Amino acid sequence: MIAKYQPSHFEKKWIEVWEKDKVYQTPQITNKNKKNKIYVLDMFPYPSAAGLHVGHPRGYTASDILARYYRMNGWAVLHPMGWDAFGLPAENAAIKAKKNPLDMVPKNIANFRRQMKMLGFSYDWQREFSTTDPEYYQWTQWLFIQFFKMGLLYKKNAPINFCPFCKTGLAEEEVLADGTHERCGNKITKKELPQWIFAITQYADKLLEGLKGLDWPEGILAMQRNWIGKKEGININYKVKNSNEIITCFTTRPDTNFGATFIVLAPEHEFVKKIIKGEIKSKKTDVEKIKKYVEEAKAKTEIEREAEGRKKTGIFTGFYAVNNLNGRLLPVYISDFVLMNFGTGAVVGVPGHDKRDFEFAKKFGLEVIRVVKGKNGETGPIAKIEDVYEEDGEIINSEFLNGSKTKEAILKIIDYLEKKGWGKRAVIYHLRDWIFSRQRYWGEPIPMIYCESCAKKKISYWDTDEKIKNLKFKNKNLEKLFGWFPIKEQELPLKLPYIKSYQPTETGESPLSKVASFVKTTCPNCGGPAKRETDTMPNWAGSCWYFLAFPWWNKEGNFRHHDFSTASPPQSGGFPKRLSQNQVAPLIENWQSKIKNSGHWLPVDWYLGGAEHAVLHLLYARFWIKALYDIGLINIKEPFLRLRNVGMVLAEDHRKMSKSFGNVINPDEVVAEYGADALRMYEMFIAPFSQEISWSTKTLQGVYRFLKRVWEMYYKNYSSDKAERVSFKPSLRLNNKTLIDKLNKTIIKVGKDIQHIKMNTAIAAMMKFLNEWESAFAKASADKSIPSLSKENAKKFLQILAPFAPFLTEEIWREVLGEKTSIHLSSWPKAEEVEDEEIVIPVQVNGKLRGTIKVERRTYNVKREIEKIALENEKVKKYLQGKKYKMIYVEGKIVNFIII
RNA sequence: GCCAGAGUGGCGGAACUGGUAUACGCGCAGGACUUAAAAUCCUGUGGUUGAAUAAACCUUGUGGGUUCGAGUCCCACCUCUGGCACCA
Repeated sequence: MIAKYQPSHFEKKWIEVWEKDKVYQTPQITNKNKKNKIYVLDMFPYPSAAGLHVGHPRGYTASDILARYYRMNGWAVLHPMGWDAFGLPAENAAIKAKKNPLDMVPKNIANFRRQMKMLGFSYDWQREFSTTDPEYYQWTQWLFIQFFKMGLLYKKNAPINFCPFCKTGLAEEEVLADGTHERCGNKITKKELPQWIFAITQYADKLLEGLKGLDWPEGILAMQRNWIGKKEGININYKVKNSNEIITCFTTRPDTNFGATFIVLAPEHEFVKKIIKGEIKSKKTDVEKIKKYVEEAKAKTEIEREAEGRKKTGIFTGFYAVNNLNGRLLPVYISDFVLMNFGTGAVVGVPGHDKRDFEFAKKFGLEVIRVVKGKNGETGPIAKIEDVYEEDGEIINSEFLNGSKTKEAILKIIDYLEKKGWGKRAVIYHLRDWIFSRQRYWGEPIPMIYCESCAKKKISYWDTDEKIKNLKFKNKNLEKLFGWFPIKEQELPLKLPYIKSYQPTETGESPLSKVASFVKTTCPNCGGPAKRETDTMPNWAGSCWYFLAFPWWNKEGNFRHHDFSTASPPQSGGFPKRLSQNQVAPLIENWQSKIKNSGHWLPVDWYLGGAEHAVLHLLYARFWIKALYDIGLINIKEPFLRLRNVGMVLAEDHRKMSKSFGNVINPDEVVAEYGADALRMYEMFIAPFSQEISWSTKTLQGVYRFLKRVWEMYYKNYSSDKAERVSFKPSLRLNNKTLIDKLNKTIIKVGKDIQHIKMNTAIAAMMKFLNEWESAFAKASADKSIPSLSKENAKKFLQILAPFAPFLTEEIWREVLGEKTSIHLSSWPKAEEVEDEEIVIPVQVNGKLRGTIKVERRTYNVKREIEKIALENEKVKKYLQGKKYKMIYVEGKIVNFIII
């Protein structure tokens, strides 16, 4: 009988053969054939101790099918894999396991790599790296230095989450929604620490503009747009009575400004600070009460502020500001609903046309004025919150604006205010600058040195570097950077020292600050004693540019810009001794030659991964690329041309897979039972790629049955072993024409579907074809008629299945069909779209289907002929008998008789 | 509240620029093989009425509209999922 389909008998064998024969090696390409390149990239994983989740292979299989499809179609394909291994989860897992992440991470990576090979992914493993490899992160650090030099980084105090009970700094992810620490359950607080901050807001406009040319899911584009949140409006200045102060408020609705009745400041506002310091005062000011209110507001976490149900609290400053438009005096309040880091930290209250302002006005007994007609033309007073009208409308009670519609009135008043010098057009963004420091061990050390003596002399880096003449961006925070210098590039990589105690510290500072041998250094400028920065980079850093490295990366060497073996072994601090300047080529030249030699792979053509990275990772990576473009280190403006999101894989019970629920599916076990091909195809078949799915073992079994039937079909038809083959008379070994037509259609359909990542329908089409092939075969065996397919045609079906099921198809290709080279190096079969000679056209009467007719190709376009054939249909005849009708015919599509 | 996505058989889902709704898979029912079970194969399978493989009607979250014709386009609404949220 036929040999049984047992994937475990041959899958391992092919993994080894493919590796030995370098089947998936990236081809060399030159500038000449770069048009035929395709760069297929997965969002690289975070290698956790648990190993691959069954969700991972869903995205990786789709990208693998794409890569294999393009390879078979003659494209030069780059399809690499690496590891995003710095960051919090590894550090926390290591703390829990009482191990150093430096020891743990390589083990996790080894397991991930083994599982990926097991699943037959066609990565070029020659290009593998981890963001934690010093050979890689020396570049991450070098790029940081370039960004510093161009003025994109500054240092500023910013609050971090801190758990007073555990005495440790926390990341956002470790704080639960109720403001407690996920591990100990205590309330967290904020702690101010100096942090490196990326001026990403300088790129807000470019990041917004760049979205226009991208082939990304509409939803992700919208989320990025909203995240950047560009708003155009005006900053209006209000003079404060009995003082020399001016308060500036940003607004997008200056058309309602005649209805302004108060002003509210954020507790952190400069004006408030002056009051507390006693620099300004009025008779009505109660400094003690204000102090108390501000302190309470600051003590509250954002989460607590929300928990209070948004009840408006606030306090009067004792001051009034003047609205230049009508001379009205606006009492100035302080309230915590106004945020210092949005707009100007001051809001002008228009309670008639803003619900939040209305609530505040009611609470403090402030006047409410209507300046826009309501939806139904209401002009009366606004007494209830339901009356507050926030939409556009016709302006009233506003002197020269009366009668104008909102849009027109906005332009009018902005021009007016600017002309009078009372305001200035302004654009603000929701996007904030990016806090880049982490007070954690497991990240790239930030390659900066602080020299107190240079700082005292007010020397900044830019005073010391002759080459930096034309700074593209004026660094507004220069005074904060006196005494800060990047390390000399011969010192790169600045290695993360191997230390025993790497847990977060009681002070909230980085654990590296406790390592004296790391901290102590000399100033690159004056040579005196200096201190290293001890913060590390966030886990985003490594993923911001990894796709630039794959094109040039080669595990076997030729990567390092200098030979570390010539340097002294790591000192206790774990970083190499300085090399003298003439030992090493400058990194900039090294970088430029790498980009020159491999840059034609860029940008990434296909980028596949989860939608959870909709904003952060994708925005940060785009930002780095735009900045690198601006300083000439790269010649692309966007990193990822096409983005597609893979849906989550839930457990069979529709919950997330979790050890505590006991519903985790382990890919190793699935492969052991059903084989890698079945797992791959199952994950592609179950639903559209971007959709969330729940695991279904039944569906997996259905796919397994399909693969088994493929296996048997080839043995029955083409096995060299006569006992396994069903024999036909030689005279009958002809092709079945209708079956070949169907095969050709299937080839075309599968090719198209792959390019649109519609793997589920591609598989359905192949299943359908197998059904047809089987019944043709069964019929032929029974009545000795024309058997199914010639070997040549049968090969084609195997080839289109190959990207989906690489193991099974290779086994049949070589062992049954006797081919000498891998099916994965063969060319995608050619198929021409054949038009059927006969076509079935549905016939409707009054829009209801009453029958179908068969029409020959040559009569498609003869309406009269169609009508004749349609009327021969018994059922159609019945409905039309003795009736007057009008006929609609859409060529080759449908006939519709309308009874008049 | 705002932004985005989605509602189709018993279930996962299919349907090109509006043109035979329910492809493919699962499940279920009946049958074959078997001492029996599993596996495998064959047949059937949206709903209602019906003896029917006769016929008719209904059916893509709900209610309207456009059209010869709507799962697909337009308007209003409901539900679910994800993200953001006192954003001036």
